[in-house]
Amino acid sequence: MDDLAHRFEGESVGRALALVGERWTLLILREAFFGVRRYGVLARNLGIPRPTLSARLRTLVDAGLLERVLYAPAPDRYEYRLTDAGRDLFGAIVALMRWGDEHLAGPEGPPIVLRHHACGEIADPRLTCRHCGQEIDAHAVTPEPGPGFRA
Amino acid sequence: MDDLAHRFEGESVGRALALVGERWTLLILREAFFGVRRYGVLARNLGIPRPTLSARLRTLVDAGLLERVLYAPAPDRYEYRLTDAGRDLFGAIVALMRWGDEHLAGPEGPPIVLRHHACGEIADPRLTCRHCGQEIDAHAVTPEPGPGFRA
DNA sequence: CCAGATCAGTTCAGTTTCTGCACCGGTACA
DNA sequence: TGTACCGGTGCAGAAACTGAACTGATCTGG
Repeated sequence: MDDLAHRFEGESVGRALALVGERWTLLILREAFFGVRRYGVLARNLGIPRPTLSARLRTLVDAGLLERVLYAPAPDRYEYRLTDAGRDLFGAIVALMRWGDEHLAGPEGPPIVLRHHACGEIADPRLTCRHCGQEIDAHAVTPEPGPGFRA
Repeated sequence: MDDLAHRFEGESVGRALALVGERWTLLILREAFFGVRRYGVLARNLGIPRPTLSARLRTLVDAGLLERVLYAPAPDRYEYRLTDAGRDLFGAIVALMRWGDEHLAGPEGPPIVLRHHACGEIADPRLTCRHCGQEIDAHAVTPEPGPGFRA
């Protein structure tokens, strides 16, 4: 079992977690999901040191999650927009948000909720299986080697 | 909109992301989900520096995601087990795994897959809404202030 | 009875990374 | 002419990370 887990190393998940496990990265992406695109607004909202923000934005652009877009010329002004790859991370961030709301929130409840267009309700997200529609949690599933498994 | 996002600061999500955004944290939890409990095995599987591992385990225990359990006396030997709160993070990690498989994996496909007990298939996870069952993604949802919103 | 192996950690010194703060260059506005 | 805006950089000190060796207590094989 631990040998199985061990093969993950350096693989897709490892790389995903290496990207995402960089303190400010997910916070920046969260802002992006809420529509923030500008350097200055990111710096102000997050309270992140500006050189750190510059560094993170660069790695996110290099990784293809954000793109740096000229939005005004002379002097050239750039903003940062989510790419499709970046937008696909939304689910993971929402899952994290939900966990935080459940386990770390104050008594008042979550500071922000998500209105779901499909039903008009406040979204109550859970992970389900596309095949059977049943929930996926730690007990409902067993890991096994996939096609990209290396011996 | 950016003001809305801004209130998140220091809130549940912020804290969740601060915890999780610590390079090795999610990797350690991933191992834990696959059944790894021992210090030595974690160190070997992840290739994490041992002092770093010690530090991370301590913060995870302090945060209530793992518990340090005596499994053999004289000399006292401890292992690390997921708490319920830790187990609840499984969904978020799976979502991240899936994103990594989709955007960062090699051509062979994911190195590890999850067999879903409910249907016997390889789990194909997606985020859905408990109210309507429809998918939740960046386009399907709009953030708004929740009960814990602070002015 | 002794040499190794196990195992959860710690110590230490060196390197990398982060942080805070000031600052730049170019423009628009008053 | 002075100030505010805006994306971004430079620098020095603080904090975190890293690798390699080491600890202390026990068990195992010869």
